[in-house]
Amino acid sequence: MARVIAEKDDVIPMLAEVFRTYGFEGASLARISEGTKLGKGSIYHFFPGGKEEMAEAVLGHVDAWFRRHVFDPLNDSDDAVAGIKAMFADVSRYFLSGQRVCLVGVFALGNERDRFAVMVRDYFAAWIEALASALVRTGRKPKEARALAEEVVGGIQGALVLARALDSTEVFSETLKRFEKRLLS
Amino acid sequence: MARVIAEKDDVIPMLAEVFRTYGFEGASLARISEGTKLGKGSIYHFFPGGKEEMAEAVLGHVDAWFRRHVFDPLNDSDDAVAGIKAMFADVSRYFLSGQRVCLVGVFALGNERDRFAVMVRDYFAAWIEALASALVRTGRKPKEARALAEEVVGGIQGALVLARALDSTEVFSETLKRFEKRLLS
DNA sequence: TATTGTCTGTACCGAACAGTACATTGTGTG
DNA sequence: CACACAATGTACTGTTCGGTACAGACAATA
Repeated sequence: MARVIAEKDDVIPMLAEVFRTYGFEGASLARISEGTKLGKGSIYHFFPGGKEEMAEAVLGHVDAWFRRHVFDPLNDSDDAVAGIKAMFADVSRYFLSGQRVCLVGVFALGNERDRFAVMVRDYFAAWIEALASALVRTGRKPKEARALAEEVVGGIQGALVLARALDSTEVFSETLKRFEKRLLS
Repeated sequence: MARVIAEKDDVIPMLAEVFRTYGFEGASLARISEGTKLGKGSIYHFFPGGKEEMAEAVLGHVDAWFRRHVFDPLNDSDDAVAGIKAMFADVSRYFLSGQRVCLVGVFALGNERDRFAVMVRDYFAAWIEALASALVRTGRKPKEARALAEEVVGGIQGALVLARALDSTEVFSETLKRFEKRLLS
């Protein structure tokens, strides 16, 4: 039977979409199977630990993406302003202008938070620290930078909630625009 | 058997806590039964429509609370500044300084959004409009007031996400304080 | 005290749930 | 070409799911 087409790395993004859409509790194996086009056999072959392992893999994947595309440029870029601009552009793309939800945010609000507490906390902590460090390099004082970073990272999460609730990508895009202006002036 | 202690109105807040904790999908009848101290018989006596009706009742209850304690004072109060101050105080109390999650926000992020789209949208729309109207009465221009209101309502939702993720009530309280200062100066 | 109607526990239903077992198949390596 | 093993579909497990049916129990009325 085996067709050996699927690689684990190809499966994870599809898996992520299922968890994003239905949450951890709502991500049944039927939905996962449908969303990944994989049978139960294959799913448990890749993730013997079941849903728990799948969720961990997905969280790790999201974390890695943000680390690579957002956090590292914020931390390391010589041009802090460019790093911040890139953050807003990547965030807008990643969340499809507010149509796509933040998986880590969903996990943070649900009761699955406790199960994945470390990964959830680290994701947001890393984001805030990275942004704060970039803001310091634009000339802000550490304390002010930290507060601003918290405000922006939280504001992005809130904008996702609002965009979904009001069914309006505009709310999300406007929020990003407003934050970018505030940080870079 | 019947003990006739439970009134429907007494059940709804407990029900709300279950939905808040586990989300719509995660709120199984077993958890609902445990959280309300009611057997299946009683639950379906009060809510013949099942989980759907329960969720609607809970959303209605939340909406009524905010309307009464937050939206109406914002809209009607002679003293707009006092209304805004009261909003922050009530929000802080209601969400237990960030330890308690916003049920409507959780629904907005989940796939249950579509099922309760109208109630979810109306809740946030009413909040934003009420806050904007109060801001106009403090002397802001309508467009500026509207943008500020969106920023604050979204920011509060984001602060709830962040507070849960970082396990820090401080993040939430600081956010409220910051917003209050910004609106009233 | 008899009656009425609201409330409640229990037993039950079929469907869906997460997870297991395993025989079968395809593919890369020798 | 043959071997080994990764990949897969299917059938199955026991459990939990949302929901129904209903008889019994209570409080209020008369």
